[in-house]
Amino acid sequence: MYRAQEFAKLAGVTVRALHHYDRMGLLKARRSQAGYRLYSDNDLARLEQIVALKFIGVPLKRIRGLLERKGDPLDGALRAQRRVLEGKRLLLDRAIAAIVEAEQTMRNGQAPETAALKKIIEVIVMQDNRNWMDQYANDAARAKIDERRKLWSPELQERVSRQWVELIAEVEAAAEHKEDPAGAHAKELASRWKLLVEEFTGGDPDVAQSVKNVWADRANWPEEAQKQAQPFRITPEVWGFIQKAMGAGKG
Amino acid sequence: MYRAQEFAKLAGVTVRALHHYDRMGLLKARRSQAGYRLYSDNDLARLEQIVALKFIGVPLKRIRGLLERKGDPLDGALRAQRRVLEGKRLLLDRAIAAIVEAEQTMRNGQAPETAALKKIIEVIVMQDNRNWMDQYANDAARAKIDERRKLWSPELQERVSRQWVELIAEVEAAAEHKEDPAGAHAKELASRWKLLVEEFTGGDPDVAQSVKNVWADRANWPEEAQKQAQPFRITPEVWGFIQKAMGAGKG
DNA sequence: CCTCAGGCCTGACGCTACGTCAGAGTCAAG
DNA sequence: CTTGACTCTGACGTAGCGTCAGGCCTGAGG
Repeated sequence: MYRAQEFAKLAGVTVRALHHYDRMGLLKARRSQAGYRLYSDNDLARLEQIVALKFIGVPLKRIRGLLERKGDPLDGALRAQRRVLEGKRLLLDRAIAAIVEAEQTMRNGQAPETAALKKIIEVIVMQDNRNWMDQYANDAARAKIDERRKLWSPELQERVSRQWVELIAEVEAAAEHKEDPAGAHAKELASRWKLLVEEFTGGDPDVAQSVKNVWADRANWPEEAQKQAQPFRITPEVWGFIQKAMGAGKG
Repeated sequence: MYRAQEFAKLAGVTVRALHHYDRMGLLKARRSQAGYRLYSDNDLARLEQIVALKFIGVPLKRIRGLLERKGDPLDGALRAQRRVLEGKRLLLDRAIAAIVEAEQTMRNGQAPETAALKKIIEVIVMQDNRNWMDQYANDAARAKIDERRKLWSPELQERVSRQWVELIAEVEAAAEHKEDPAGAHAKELASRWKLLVEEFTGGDPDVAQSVKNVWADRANWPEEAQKQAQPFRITPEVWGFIQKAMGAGKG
């Protein structure tokens, strides 16, 4: 039986954190007659698991669910969490790259401050155009896509990118208004979608399949993982609608 | 003159964000007779700067300060922010590495769940021992330190690491209790500090100087950057105290 | 002139994982 | 019995908005 401070030191957390976990039901303590929290070695084991999951960025509510084994398998959680972290890392790398560019701009130019800030914007937009779809493909497919995209002019890239954004917005609207996925408008959207995928993947069926797999997989991520992830461009609703529209178009 | 929604789309933010910036005085809008917010092209330029700085993770309050040029030079802010982000990236990488190890443990073992979580803890602790000081050294010094540390047994590493932690805690306490930096206790702390630095750097003065530079530099970071950074192990107070103690010991 | 959709406003609460008081009780040692 | 170290329970603060709720404004069509 440990008291709060002693126990907290054992696991490298603060007493206040223990209070927090206690109140939210993540790690409940026994109490002494005076109301002091008392912790056992079993509690220590649990706390260490909590710390481990917290370290990799799993939200406390989800940790509670995981540790209570309500059908939430750990391996899936780890995979999802890894994807979340990799998404964050991508953003971090972009931000750092943008800073580096801005710093160089400041060293070179003589109208430094505003120019440097503009440079950051520029880098963001550029990276966004260059990478905005990469997260949906696996390594092999990404390589092929990159290869292919080298052949495109910046203007073409820009145009295709904008077409995607518009199309996705339209599909989103259609899904939200509960349009008929077998209707004429849906069919038109589906065919535009197919065309863009072909253009994007160069008609390579392997690449197309890879992109499709990742989209479908991502649509099935647990909601909590999605919330932590970067802003979605292709939501499950969009994906579901377009799948139905394609199926309806074919069948 | 743009109204809220239109203006927000121009810069890729939400109307709610504009409200927020308005209220906190970061981007104040003119108002129509009906009380509607009205934005100009000048406002757009400012908003774009805000977005740029926000993208690289600068807190809004600091952005306000930077844009009002109260003696806050942009280049320093960029450097500081880059360090902050690099710190975060280090943590992210460690977390991802921990997940990868845990996943492998799950695939290999047959008592998977608890074993996997233990593995995460293990990786954390190991990385912490291996890296806990690396952040304070530059690349060249880091290489030398790494080289040298390969010669150490894990037990020795563990022992040295623990000695550092203890010593820093003692110095922190001494600084907090405002002990005399020229007193006997302070001198003893200073000599222990010197010994550990020598042990750690292998007596190489270049490495020692590099480590010292980084510590001193970091102690001078703006408070806001420090808050964003990882938990400090060597605080400015600790650093200041030990510097005084060493100076007092010599002079 | 009226209406109705869509845009706009101002509160005000919610979210994450605790930090940080404030006021008050508990425990062990001297 | 005092003192110092520890503990407890509220309750507010943090960053950057998201998300209602309740109500006003505007502009196109009838």
